[in-house]
Amino acid sequence: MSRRQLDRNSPGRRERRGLSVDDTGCTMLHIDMDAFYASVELIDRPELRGRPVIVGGGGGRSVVLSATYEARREGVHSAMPMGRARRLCPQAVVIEPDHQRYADVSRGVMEIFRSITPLVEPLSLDEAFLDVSGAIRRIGPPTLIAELIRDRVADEQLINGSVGIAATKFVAKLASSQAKPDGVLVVPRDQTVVFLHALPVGALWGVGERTEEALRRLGLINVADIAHTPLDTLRRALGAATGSHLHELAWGRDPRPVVPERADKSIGAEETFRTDIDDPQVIQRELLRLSERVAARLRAAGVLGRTVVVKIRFADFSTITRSRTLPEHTDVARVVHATALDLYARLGLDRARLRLVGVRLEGLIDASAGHHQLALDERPQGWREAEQAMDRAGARFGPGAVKPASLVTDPESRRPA
DNA sequence: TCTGGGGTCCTTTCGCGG
DNA sequence: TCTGCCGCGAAAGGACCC
Repeated sequence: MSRRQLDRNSPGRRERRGLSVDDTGCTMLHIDMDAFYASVELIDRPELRGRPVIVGGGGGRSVVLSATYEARREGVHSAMPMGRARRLCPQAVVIEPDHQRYADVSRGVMEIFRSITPLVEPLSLDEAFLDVSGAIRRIGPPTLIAELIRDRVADEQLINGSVGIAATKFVAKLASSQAKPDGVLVVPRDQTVVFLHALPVGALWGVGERTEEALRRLGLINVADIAHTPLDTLRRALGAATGSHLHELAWGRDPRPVVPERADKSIGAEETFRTDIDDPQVIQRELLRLSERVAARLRAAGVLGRTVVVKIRFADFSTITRSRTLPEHTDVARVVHATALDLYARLGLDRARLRLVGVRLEGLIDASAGHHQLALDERPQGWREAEQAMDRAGARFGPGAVKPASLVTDPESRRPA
């Protein structure tokens, strides 16, 4: 289908939104794919177009990852428990997520962005900031660049995206959310404050449920209210950093530049059990599986981590973490697992019912900067090589081809010790 | 209604060294 | 030598985002 059939490009559209189209100095673009996961699924299943489609796990404790606008009309939105979504929209088609596929489409979309400017900062698979100041002379004004990008994404990747254009990052992001679906919105420089002040406080990036409630208690409903509240009051109520930050944003001040290629700060894995678990052996085995997964991802990314964090969520959803910083950075699952096991053991949980466990590594550094010296104990190095061999086997024969004996569950292949 | 999994950032508390 | 203060890193929790 050609995107020309859509009237999104009619010149009247932007005027209908009550803003002129003076995009001078508006070099920040925020581009956001519409209902991304669901849209990708519709590429392969065009017969579902026009129907409510929900992407999410079918199982008991999953949530909605993405929903088409037909499903959203019934009240479905992302992060909603699947059970509730099905009740709200029983006629919806539910599709299991295929993250590999979304990552592939995302790569294609990001490549289009990078053909416009190297200043691309991806925020997730489906959205990115672009600083197009260097592309204007070559291509044209920001509005034209936005339309060009939208056309190319639609033609080459077969999905729609919306674009916000503004002088700063966070206003561009707000603009793109208002442009949805399949639209463009320019917030001219000299209308930034007017645009912002009309919005509810919850529209601001970083204001979630809790902060919104705290602001409401102060009687602050709109961004204009924040702007006209003394800085000290905000800082007392919300903390110094958040208070100052919001006050700046409320006046449209946001000097943050587009930063391409920022390095990861942590890598982790976690899993919610299908039903709550109180068997320590099951939990220890899960910690092993998660440690393997995290360590493999560290090695794949070429980084080492130093602080091991274990996360525990109890049946009542309360959550705790315990962490330990190791003497040396590592990417060895044995080391991660041993640390995780000890952190878990020290909790002395005594068959408490757990809903989730997780393992995360923080304090990441580049692997080439890492193992400069061998530890006194040579074993981790030996394990490291063994695990690298497992990585290679996994690459040849598929993930999970080789794993620790305690994770082999098929009785046919399990051997007595 | 009953809450995933991947993250980032901020705040508070505490121990330590000087 | 004791105390207060400061800075710092680690640990823990929590809010938030997609």
